[in-house]
Amino acid sequence: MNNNQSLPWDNPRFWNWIAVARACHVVKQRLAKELAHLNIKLPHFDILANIYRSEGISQQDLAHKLLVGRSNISMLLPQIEKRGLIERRPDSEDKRVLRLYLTDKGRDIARKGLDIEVGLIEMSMSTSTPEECNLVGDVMKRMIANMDDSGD
Amino acid sequence: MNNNQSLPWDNPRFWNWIAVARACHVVKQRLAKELAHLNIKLPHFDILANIYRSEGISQQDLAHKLLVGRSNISMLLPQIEKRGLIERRPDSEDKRVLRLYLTDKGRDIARKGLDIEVGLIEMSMSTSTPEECNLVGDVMKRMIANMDDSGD
DNA sequence: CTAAAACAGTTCAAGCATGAACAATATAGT
DNA sequence: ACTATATTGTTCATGCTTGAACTGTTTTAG
Repeated sequence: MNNNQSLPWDNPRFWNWIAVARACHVVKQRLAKELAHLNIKLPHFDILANIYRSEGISQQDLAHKLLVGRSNISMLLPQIEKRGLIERRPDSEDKRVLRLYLTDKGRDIARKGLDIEVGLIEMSMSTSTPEECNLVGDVMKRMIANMDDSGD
Repeated sequence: MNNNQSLPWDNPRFWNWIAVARACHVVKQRLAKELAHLNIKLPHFDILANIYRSEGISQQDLAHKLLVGRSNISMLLPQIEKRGLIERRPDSEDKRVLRLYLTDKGRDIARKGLDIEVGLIEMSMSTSTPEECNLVGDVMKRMIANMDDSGD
């Protein structure tokens, strides 16, 4: 029987990855809770934050950055637009694309939300040195590259 | 104006965390795609894998391990049960709790799915040394601890 | 012993995310 | 110019996830 040759419970890489997934989950839940004070949901905030960084981005590119489908963006944007946080303006050269801009109100929420997010990250990473954090980032980028290469 | 004193774009910890979140997202999407070959969805597999490791676990404890609400488990389990992958048996001492067990069919899928997951993790982490991976795990565990301590 | 509190599991309504099918526009190849 | 192909955004049905309200059981306190 192949009963325990490859049991993941003995595999350090497996447990290290589980720790990554759990940390990710916990941080997201906590961020969502703190963003409630700004009266904004996490998915909406992610969109605002990305437009804040890349004003005039198209919906397609936004979806790509957030790693979600276009349909997702297409369903969330009208809600944010109705709240007066963003504007959608058609591209002058390509009538297919809509470009996204923040209103002053949207920019304010994006900025405050980012302050919360950065505060959370710095707090949780405060017990690790900058070198350690950079190494974590490097390993993650390598993982993403390895996933892109093979199979997809 | 407070226009750029605390802009996250200049904060290394911020970008390192974004890399973590993206890696997490990518691995999950990829795992879901590969699990499709076993005809099982990621949320269902997560449950099977945890019962596989802790046969006889209660729904409460399972929810806690997976970092999800009890209602979530409560809605997914009947589906998996109907497919004949698990059994729910009442605890003999406490009539409130249901204990979860895999059927042979469920155990088979759990094992094959875990093989896929471990393969994916090892592949994506293959370009990092075991020491680097362990450091990543340590930093993540510290982050989780820091989140638990404060504020929640 | 009994009332109050805590706990395990369920149900429900709401919101997020996905992929497939679709409309409108742009690009290429002939 | 003209057809075929690709691209952008939308819509729809489906499924996951959540939090609140609910049932039934156990524990705790008076």
